Amino acid sequence: MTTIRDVAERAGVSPMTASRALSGRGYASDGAREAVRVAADALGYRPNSVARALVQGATLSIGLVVSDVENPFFAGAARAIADQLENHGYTVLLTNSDENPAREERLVEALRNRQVDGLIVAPSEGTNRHLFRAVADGLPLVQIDRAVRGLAADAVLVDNRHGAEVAVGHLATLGHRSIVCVSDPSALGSARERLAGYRHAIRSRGLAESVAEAAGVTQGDGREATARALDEAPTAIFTTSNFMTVGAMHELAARGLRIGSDIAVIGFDDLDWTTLVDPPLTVVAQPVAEIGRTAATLLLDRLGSIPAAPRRVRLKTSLVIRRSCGEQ
Amino acid sequence: MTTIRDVAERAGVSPMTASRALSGRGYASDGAREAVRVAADALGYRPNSVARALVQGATLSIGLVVSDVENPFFAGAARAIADQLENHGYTVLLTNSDENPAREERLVEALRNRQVDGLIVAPSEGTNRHLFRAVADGLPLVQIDRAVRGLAADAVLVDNRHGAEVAVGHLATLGHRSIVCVSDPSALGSARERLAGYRHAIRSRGLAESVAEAAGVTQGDGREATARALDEAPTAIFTTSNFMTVGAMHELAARGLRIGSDIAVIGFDDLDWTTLVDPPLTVVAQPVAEIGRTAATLLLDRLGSIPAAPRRVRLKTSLVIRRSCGEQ
DNA sequence: GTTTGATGTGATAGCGATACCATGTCAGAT
DNA sequence: ATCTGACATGGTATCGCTATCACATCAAAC
Repeated sequence: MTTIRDVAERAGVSPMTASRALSGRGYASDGAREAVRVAADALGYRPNSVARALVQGATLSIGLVVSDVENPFFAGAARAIADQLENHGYTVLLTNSDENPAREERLVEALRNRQVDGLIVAPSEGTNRHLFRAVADGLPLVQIDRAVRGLAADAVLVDNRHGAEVAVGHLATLGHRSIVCVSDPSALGSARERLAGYRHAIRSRGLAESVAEAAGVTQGDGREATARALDEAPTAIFTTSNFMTVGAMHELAARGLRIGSDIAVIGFDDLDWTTLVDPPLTVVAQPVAEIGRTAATLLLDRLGSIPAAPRRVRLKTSLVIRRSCGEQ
Repeated sequence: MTTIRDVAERAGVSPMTASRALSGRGYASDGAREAVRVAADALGYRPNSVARALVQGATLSIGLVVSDVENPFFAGAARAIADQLENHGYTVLLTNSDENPAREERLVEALRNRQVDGLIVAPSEGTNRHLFRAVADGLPLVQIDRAVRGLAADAVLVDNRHGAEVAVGHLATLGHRSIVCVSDPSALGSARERLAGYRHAIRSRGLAESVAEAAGVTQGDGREATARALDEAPTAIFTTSNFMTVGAMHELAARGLRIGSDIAVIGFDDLDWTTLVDPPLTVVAQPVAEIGRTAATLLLDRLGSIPAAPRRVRLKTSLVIRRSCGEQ
């Protein structure tokens, strides 16, 4: 490996001068600058960030842990985060916890051992010891999508509860009285909030609540839960995530139920395909890119200045009305 | 920060003994092991991988650069790669080049500076100097989805050409004579191959070829290309990627053309929603997880042993026949 | 009783980069 | 002629860890 010593030697200067010439910090004559540049080019010099990190105590890397890269919601947020942080000179290292607390802990520890300057995490359910430790150690940390109870760290969330209420309200306004909720496992914070929104909306209208909670977060689980939900012979279904929505639609199709006429459907998350199905789906859309940008901004604030009180940002969802609830 | 010195001091041993006790390599008495463990626990010791990497010259990290995390194809492959490599003790650092050669170069350089032990890259179009450099420097490198011409590195590809041929063949068998191809920009290797497959299939049957090449890789670009393609009043459309498919379907819907009856559609990539639309889409499916697993395996081979000749693995696509081409 | 080899421990020397300080030159100010 | 401060350079120490070697100890083998 070519080191800065090799470059310095070739350029006829000391390693220190080479270091200054390359980094542009501190004094270096034009001649030295040029000689070092030429030598570095000739040798194909590549600065060893590991050595630099060791002496400077900073890596210019940010660790990002999402709970499912295959979920378009997280993929979109991750992308927005990376875009913004890269503009500020950071490299974002994305990892996937797969909704597995043990794996999340391993990843957080691995990233911390690698001395990332900050962390953005979509926490999965569990004890989250590692997150409390990180905060206690003063590592800048931003949570997205879900916030761990009692953790003094920034968080970017969406108004899940309100989003669900609006969705159910929409259904009620259209005259639906028997509205079931196909929910992700309520262990998940976001699902819990959406469920709470559903419950509140149902009760405040004096309707009967009916919840089918899925065993897991996959579309298979969603389909199975939908099958149970249909026992109630509801006129409308509200699903708490895109995977639940896909599962529900599969089950409805299998039973020959026509969306929009036989049964109304309203789902959480707006994706490419929601306008491709017939009828196009009415959904609660999350501001995916904005979540990412906000998380990045909060982290940059924390990286750049003295610690402040944890901030919690709650972004608005929006009801996108299409035609899956019999709307005209 | 707690260092191994602190741990050693507290345990009443030398740093070397602490290092051996913690790593389990070399001799250490049971007593020393226990004392060090207790001290490390008490202090919340976290080994500094940066320092370790500096002295050992290895980081147990693998850099992964995909061209679009928001594309389910890459998200799926990334997930499979991470799953497999983590089983072997590596941490996978995923980054997103966003189909931008300059950004890809930045990311590869950043990962190399961070001393990753290996690299898996979905190369975007460009000169790819950085990849040639990496290979020249002996860094284990595996390409996925696309292979850079002349680059002596492993690659995991799919039989794009054959997949396209089979798709067009299917359409021809169903009696279609006017089959247009809505293609991603042909600068992309995979799109080029799929296009070649389309052309070959069309010509070998004596049909007229008609290609609408999109200006970019988004669904908006796909829709615009589809609009042009429809000028030919074709009876069938073949699209070269999932985004093109989404774009095409939007345009068809806007024009009130009914898939399966008015016009046949066959797309590349099989996703969740392809069975949700009406009629369900006939598609060329790629073995996403297998691509990831294979790439990981190739990389592990290279990490574990002496350099061998570059290997190129081409995996089979499969035609999933549903009902978007008027099939029964 | 010496040899041998397994076991256990610590001192020292780096890994590659930069922080810090010391030194030196030289133009302009006094 | 001396002083000042900007500019320029290099020596040394150090970041946290582990490779390497030197040195013990002790049981079994001869």
